[in-house]
Amino acid sequence: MEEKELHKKSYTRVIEYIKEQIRKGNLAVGSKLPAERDLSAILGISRNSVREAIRTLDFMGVISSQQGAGNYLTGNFEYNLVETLSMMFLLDQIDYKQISQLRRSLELQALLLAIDNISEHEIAELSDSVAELEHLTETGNILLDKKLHFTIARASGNTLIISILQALSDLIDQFISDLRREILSSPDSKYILWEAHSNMLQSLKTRDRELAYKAVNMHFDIVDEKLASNLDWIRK
Amino acid sequence: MEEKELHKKSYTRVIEYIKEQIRKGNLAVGSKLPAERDLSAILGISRNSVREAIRTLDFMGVISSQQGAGNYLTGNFEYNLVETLSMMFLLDQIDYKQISQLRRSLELQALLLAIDNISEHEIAELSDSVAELEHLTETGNILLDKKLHFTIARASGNTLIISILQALSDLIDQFISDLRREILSSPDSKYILWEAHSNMLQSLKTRDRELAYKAVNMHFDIVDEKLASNLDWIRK
DNA sequence: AAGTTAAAATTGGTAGTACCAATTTTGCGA
DNA sequence: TCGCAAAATTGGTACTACCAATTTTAACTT
Repeated sequence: MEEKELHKKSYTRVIEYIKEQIRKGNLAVGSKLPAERDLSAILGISRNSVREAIRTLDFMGVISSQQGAGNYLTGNFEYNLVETLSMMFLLDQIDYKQISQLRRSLELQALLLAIDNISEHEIAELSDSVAELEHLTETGNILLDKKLHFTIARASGNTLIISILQALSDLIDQFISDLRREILSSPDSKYILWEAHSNMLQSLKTRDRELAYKAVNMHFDIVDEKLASNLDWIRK
Repeated sequence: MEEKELHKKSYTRVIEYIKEQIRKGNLAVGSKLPAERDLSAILGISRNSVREAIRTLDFMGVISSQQGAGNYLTGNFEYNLVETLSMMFLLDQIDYKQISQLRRSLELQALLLAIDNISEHEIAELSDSVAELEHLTETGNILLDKKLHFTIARASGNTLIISILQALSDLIDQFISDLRREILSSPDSKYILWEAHSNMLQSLKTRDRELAYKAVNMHFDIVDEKLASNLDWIRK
C-alpha cells in the first residue's frame, strides 16, 4: 500500500478498475466480476469501499448483484435513466412542458428513422393498434398507446433514443398517469389523437417524411394543449 | 427493529426516505442531510447501508458529500448523465451514428425553441462567434463551436435538452475528440459547417423555422458524412 | 468588546471483523 | 448414475475503531 493515487477516494478506483477491464476486453456483458473480497484484496482497499462502488454500479445498471451468486456485468440503464429524471423532476429542475418538448423531438426523429428501417411485420402490428384505438374502452387506451409509440421507437433502431423515450414514458406513469389517462380518453382530443396516430402510420407506409413531421406535431400540439388546460389542478 | 419492510434491501430505504422528505418539503436543494450516524439511527440500519445509499446518491448528483461538513442536497446531474452514456458506449450499446442522430433531433428542437426565447444579447453573442469562426486558427475552432451550440441550447430554455446535449458533447470529448477536431478543421467541410452555423444564426434573427430545419440538417449531414468516412481508422 | 487562534466536537472516509442469507459447488449415499 | 444434503462461496448487514477535513466552541489577546 504505497502511493494511494493522490487523494482519490477509494471507491472510485473500483469503478476505474471495472472500466479498464472492459476496455481491455477482460470483462463484457454477462461476465462475472471478482468477488467483493477479492476486489478488496486486488485493489488494496476495504470491502466497505468496494461495496460502495458496487452498489453505485448496481444502481446505475452497469452490473447486477445477486446474493450468493456474484456481481455480473449487465448494462440495463432503463432504471437509472428513470430514476435520474425522477429526481430532476422532484427537485423542480424539469417540468411537464420540457418533457413534452423533448418527447416531441425524439418521437419525430424516431418516426423519421423508422421510415427507413421498419419491417412489414411491424407495420402490420401498428395497423392493428391504430384500428383498435379507433373504438376501444378507455382503460385499454393507455396500454395500446404506449405499445404503438414503443413500436415506432423500436423501429427507429436507435437504442439511445429508445431508452430515453422509454424512460420518459415511465416518468409520466410515475407522476402523471392520471393526466395521461385524461388526455387519451377525453372526447375532444380522442379523435385528433387517433388521426395523428393514423397519420404516423400512414407516413411509415408511404415513407412520407412531410406527413411524419405533420403527424408528430399534430400529436404533441393536442397533448400540450390538454396539458396546459389541466396543469392547474395537478397535485404536486 | 420490527417489520424490516418485506425483504427490501436496507439501502433502498435511505433513498426512499430522502425522496419522501423532498416531497414533504423538508428537504430542498441546499439542505443539509442528517449526519450518516443519525440517518443510521433514524432508519434503524447500519451506517454501512446508509453510506452505500449516500454514495449512490452522490454519484447520481442528487447530493454532494463534503468530508467534515456533511451531505448536501444539490442536483447536479451532468456527471451522472455523462457517466451513464459513457458506460453505454463502453458496453457497445450505442455508437457514433446513434449519438449523431440524437444530437440532430435535439439541436433542431433547441434551435426551434430558441427562436421563441432568445435574447438580443444572445443573438449578438452568436453573431460574434459566427464571424470569428469564418477565419480562425484550427485549434480555436472547437471551443468556439462548442460555445456556439451551447448558446443555442441555453436559449431553448429547456434544461432537460440542455443537459442531454451537454452530456453528449462531453461524451464526444471523451471518446472522439480527435475526430471532432478533424471534422471541424477539414478543408472540405469547414465552409459548409460555417454556412450551416451562419444559417442557424440567420434563422434565429428572422424567426425562420424552415431555415432552422434546413440549417441543422445541413450541419449534421456533413458531420455524418465525415463520420462515416473516418469511422474506419478509429481506434476502438 | 471585538477579533484571533487554538482546542474540541462534528462529520464524512476507510478499515477490519463477525455473522446472516441466498446460491453454488461438492461429494456422499442409494 | 442420480438425488440430495452438507460445505463452500458470495453478497447483505451490523458494529467498532480510527483517520481526515470541517465546523464549532471557547479561551486568549489586544
